[in-house]
Amino acid sequence: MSTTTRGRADRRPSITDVAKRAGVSVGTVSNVLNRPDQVSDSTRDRVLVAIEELQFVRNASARQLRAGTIQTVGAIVLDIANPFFTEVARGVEDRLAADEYTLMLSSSDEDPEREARYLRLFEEHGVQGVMVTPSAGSLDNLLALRDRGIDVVLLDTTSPVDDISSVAVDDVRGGALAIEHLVSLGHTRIAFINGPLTIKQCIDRREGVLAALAGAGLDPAAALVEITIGSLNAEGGEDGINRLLEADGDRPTAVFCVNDLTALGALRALRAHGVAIPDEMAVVGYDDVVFASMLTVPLTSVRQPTHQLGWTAADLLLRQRSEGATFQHQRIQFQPELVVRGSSDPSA
Amino acid sequence: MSTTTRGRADRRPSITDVAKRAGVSVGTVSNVLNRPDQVSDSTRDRVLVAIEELQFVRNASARQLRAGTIQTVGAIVLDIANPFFTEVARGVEDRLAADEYTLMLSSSDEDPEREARYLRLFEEHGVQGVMVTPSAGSLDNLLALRDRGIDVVLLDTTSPVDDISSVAVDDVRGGALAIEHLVSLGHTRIAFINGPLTIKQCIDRREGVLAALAGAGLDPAAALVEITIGSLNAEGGEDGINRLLEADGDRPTAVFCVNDLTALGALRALRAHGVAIPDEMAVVGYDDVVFASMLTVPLTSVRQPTHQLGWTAADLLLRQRSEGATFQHQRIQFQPELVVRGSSDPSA
DNA sequence: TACAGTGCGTGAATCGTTTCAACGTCGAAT
DNA sequence: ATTCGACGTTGAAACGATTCACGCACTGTA
Repeated sequence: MSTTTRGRADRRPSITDVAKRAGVSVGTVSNVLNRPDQVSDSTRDRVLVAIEELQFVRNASARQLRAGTIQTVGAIVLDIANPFFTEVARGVEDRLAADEYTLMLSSSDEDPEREARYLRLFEEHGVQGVMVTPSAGSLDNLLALRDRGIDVVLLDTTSPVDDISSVAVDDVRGGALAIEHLVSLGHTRIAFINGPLTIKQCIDRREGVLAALAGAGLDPAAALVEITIGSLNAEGGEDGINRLLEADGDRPTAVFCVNDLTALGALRALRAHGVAIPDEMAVVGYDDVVFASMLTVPLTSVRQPTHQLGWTAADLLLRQRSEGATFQHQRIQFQPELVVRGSSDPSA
Repeated sequence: MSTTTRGRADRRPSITDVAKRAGVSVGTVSNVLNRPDQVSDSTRDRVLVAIEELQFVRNASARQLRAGTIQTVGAIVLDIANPFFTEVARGVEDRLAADEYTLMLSSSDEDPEREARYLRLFEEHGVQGVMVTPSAGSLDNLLALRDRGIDVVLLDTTSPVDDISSVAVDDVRGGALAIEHLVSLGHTRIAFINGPLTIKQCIDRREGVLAALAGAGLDPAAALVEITIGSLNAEGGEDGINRLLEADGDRPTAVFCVNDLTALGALRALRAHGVAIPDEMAVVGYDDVVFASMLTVPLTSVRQPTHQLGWTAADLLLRQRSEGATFQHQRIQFQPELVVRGSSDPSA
């Protein structure tokens, strides 16, 4: 008994099954699939009928094994739930689509181990390149990857080495913008809710913070309260504020949060504690995500060109691939922009 | 000349290269990789050294080709930039991790063609199952997939057929909750900014809307202004409000948006037009995403158990796989919950 | 001394696709 | 009548890992 529909238990049909059914060789089936114009009409039709009848679907593993490579690149971002990164990813996809590449997207959740695991997974699958927002200080993994022939572009962080390209936004400047703004409003004691200093963005924004304080003639020891949180999201922000308000000593009059999700949590915690914004506590975030302007107290934030960031990183990666040895590694850096709103400036 | 580091141009080392270098057979290398205890210490060490020296990385395609299957399932959601779906995905991942499955996540962007493309991609890669939030009315693709031995679970939509499981939230009830609330506040002319009726959630919430109106003795023809937008995001919401305000006739006093992203855009547009919320226009959203409570005007919304939704869908898929033919398909449905805030009720 | 048992290691077959040299056929050109 | 190229098709090799029946060497026992 044989019917055109298969039961679940059957193994999925291969090109050989199709060839048998159509009465041709496997090479011909492959030609129908890949070079249809080199096959006569009648043969092609017979093969297509067989494909339809058997519900044949190509086996990607076999194709890749033979081809040795796939038109795919991987990307690892810090937090896929952060709108900043989804916007960046959209930019990446848009550039990749133009060259018919596909994207494997993962989130390291700021965990270097997860990052390493995904890198290995990508490599085992034979991606041509990766875009990474590193979650750890060390680039060893990435350098090794590059040495094994997989192109690497750093995403949203400036490359510390000459032979790996990067696309970033000037985080030092961004951090400084936030603090300069707060200082100009008269704040002289400012909290900085920051992530772990293994993350480059956190290091850089902090450097900008310190530079801006120094530029204003303020002593960080007195003017700055640093709070380090575990993850750069709303929970982290709430945690940061709770610790800030519990602490002894002079309470700061302003807080700069390392990103908008963190600021969102901070705002929530501040409200829960009945702290008036911006009168008792000014708040500045970072990223200017889609909802920043729509909050109870519209959030002052540092805006970054997200889509362009992702697009450019993908562009660099693809060009690096196509240009080969002649490619010049580069560090592209965009400039951030401060958007002042009510969470810091009542008159805004 | 031979060194331990390879130039970029070299082909990546295979298990055969490792075997040669270690002076053993390929079978032994495979044993070291997969059954290390069946190999003598000295041989194992030699192989491990060779692996290290050559920087050998397994070829996933070859493994899969031989194994025939991978511990992977795919998921396709409507919009990966929507916090609702990232929370659902997190739930999926958490359940999959327990069984050491990995997730391939994609966004159809509500485009049936994209959805079909990803389904095919998943199938070619040999995933064991897929979770899908369908973007089109037809389930033909999914039924065919199921017939080819790939398990299917519908995500965030109730299955219309008996032989495909689904995990959903009662969208009819959710839509009704929103309207009952608005009616109880005295609104008798209500706008409904909804997505295309190819999307099940849109159909169901609309059905709830109509049921609630009927239940309140209101004639939809007079009480309801329906506006259909192209995509369920902030841009769609802005567009919806712009069209609503431009329209002739009685302006509604309330608007129900099909989700919170849409509501966010609606709020933005309303503010731009200087419409007071909730006095001139009450607003209700859907999903209760993380920032809903933190908006300028805190958003009344219909809350859903996101994490649980994803977790349960993955659980159903894995159980379906392990239980085989004895598995009973089921339609799991959670109940939504209305969260009243200032965007609809000034006293909230 | 022979034999069974055990522990390690071997090497060929296998998965499904792509590629390519080679082949047969036919019509056109010489 | 022969040669030639074009066209369509074939069939085997190759990709890299896994598996498994088998072989070899050694130990302990009869």
